[in-house]
Amino acid sequence: MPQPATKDRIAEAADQLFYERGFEATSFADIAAAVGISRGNFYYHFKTKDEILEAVIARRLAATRAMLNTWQAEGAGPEQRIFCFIRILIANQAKITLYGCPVGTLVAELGKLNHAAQDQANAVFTLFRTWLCRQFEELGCGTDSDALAMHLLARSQGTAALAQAFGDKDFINREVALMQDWLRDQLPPVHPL
Amino acid sequence: MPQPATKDRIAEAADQLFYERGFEATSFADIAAAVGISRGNFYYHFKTKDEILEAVIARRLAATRAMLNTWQAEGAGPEQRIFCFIRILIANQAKITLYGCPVGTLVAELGKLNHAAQDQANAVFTLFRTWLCRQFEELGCGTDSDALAMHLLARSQGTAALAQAFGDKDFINREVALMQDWLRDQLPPVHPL
DNA sequence: TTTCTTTTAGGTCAAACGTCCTAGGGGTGG
DNA sequence: CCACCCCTAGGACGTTTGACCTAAAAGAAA
Repeated sequence: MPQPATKDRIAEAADQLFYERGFEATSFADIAAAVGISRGNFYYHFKTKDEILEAVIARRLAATRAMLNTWQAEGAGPEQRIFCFIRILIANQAKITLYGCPVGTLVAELGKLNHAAQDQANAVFTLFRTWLCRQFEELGCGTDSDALAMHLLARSQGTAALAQAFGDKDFINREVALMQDWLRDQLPPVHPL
Repeated sequence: MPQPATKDRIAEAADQLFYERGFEATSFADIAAAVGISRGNFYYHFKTKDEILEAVIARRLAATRAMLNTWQAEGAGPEQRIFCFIRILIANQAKITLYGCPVGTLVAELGKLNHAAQDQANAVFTLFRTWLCRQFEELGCGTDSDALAMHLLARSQGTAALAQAFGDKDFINREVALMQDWLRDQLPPVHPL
C-alpha cells in the first residue's frame, strides 16, 4: 500500500493555500485544481471544508512536534534550542515576508470568523508556548519561564507581521539579532560569585 | 445641511464590522443591517465594496492623524508621546483581546488577498512608523530612530496578536510595562558627564 | 401647487460557493 | 468470468455574494 495518498496531497495543498491566501478565500475548486483532481473526488476524501481545516491543523501540529523533538534530540542545551526557535524566522524568511506567520495569520482569521476550529489552531501556539516555557525552566528562569515564553512568541509574531506589511526581509534579520541579545540577557548568572 | 450623513454612518459601521469580522467576511447586507438601511440605499452611496474599504481606511488614517496631532499639541516631550503610543494597547485592551489590532489584521488580510488597497492600509502603519521615528529623533537617537520605531511597532503587533490568540488581557499589561522599561533604556544619557 | 434634486426602498441578476449525488474506472478475491 | 470495493469524475442543488436597476418618498425652490 505505497499509496501516494490523495488525502495527504489534498491536505498538503490546502495547507499551502490556506497559508498563502487564507482559509475563507480558498475554495474547494482552488484546492482541487492545485492537486489536479476533480471536486467530486475531493468530496470523497473530505465531506466538509471544516474537515480539511482540521486535517491541515493536525498536519501543522504534527510537523511542529516533530521539529521540536528534533531539536530536543540534538543534544544541545536549552539556550541553543531557543536559538533554534528564533531562527525559524530566518529559515522561513521569504515566505514570512510574503504571507506572514502561518500560525498567527490562521489564528487571527479563525478568531474573526468565530470558527469552531479556533481552539485547535491555537494549540500550535500553545505547543510552542509550553515547549519554550520548559526550555526557560531548564535554563533556570523558574516562575518567569512562561512569561518569557509568551514574550518571545510575541516578538516573533510582531516581527513576522511587520516584515509582511513592509515586505522587508532584512527587518527579520535585525529583530532576530535583537532577540538573541535579549535571550543572553535572560540567562541567570552562571556563578553568583 | 446638518445631514447626519448616511455615508458616514455606513463608513463607521463598515469600519467596525471590518475590524470585528474581517473585510471579506463582511457582506453588503451585514453593513446595511448594522446601519439600518436597505441594500439599495447602500449602493447609492458606495458603488463598490472596494470603495467602502477605501472610505474605511481614509477614516482610520484621519483618526490616527488626529490622535497623533493631539499628542503633539499636549506640550509634553517625545518620551511622553511615545508612552502615549504604547498605551494605545491598554486603551483598547478589551477590543484587542477580542479582535486583535485593527491595522495589523486588516493589512494581513489584504496582503493575502493581493488586494489593491493593500498599500493604502499600509499607510496607517507608515504613519505610525514615521511619527515614531520623529519622536526618537527628537529624543536624540539619530540614525537608529527608524529601527527603534519599527521595533516598537513590532512589539505592539506581537502583543496584540498573542493577546487575541490566548484571550489574555493581562498579557497586554505585562508587555506594555516591558515596553516602557525598554523605552527608558533607549534614552541617551542626559549628561555625558 | 409644481418642479427638480437628493435620498431611500426593494427587487433582479449572474457568478461563485459549499455540499451532495450518481455513474464509471480499475484493481483484487472468489 | 464475475462480484466487490476503493477511488475518481463531473454534474446538479440551493444559497449567498457583489453588483445593478427602477421607482418612489422627502425636501427645497419656484
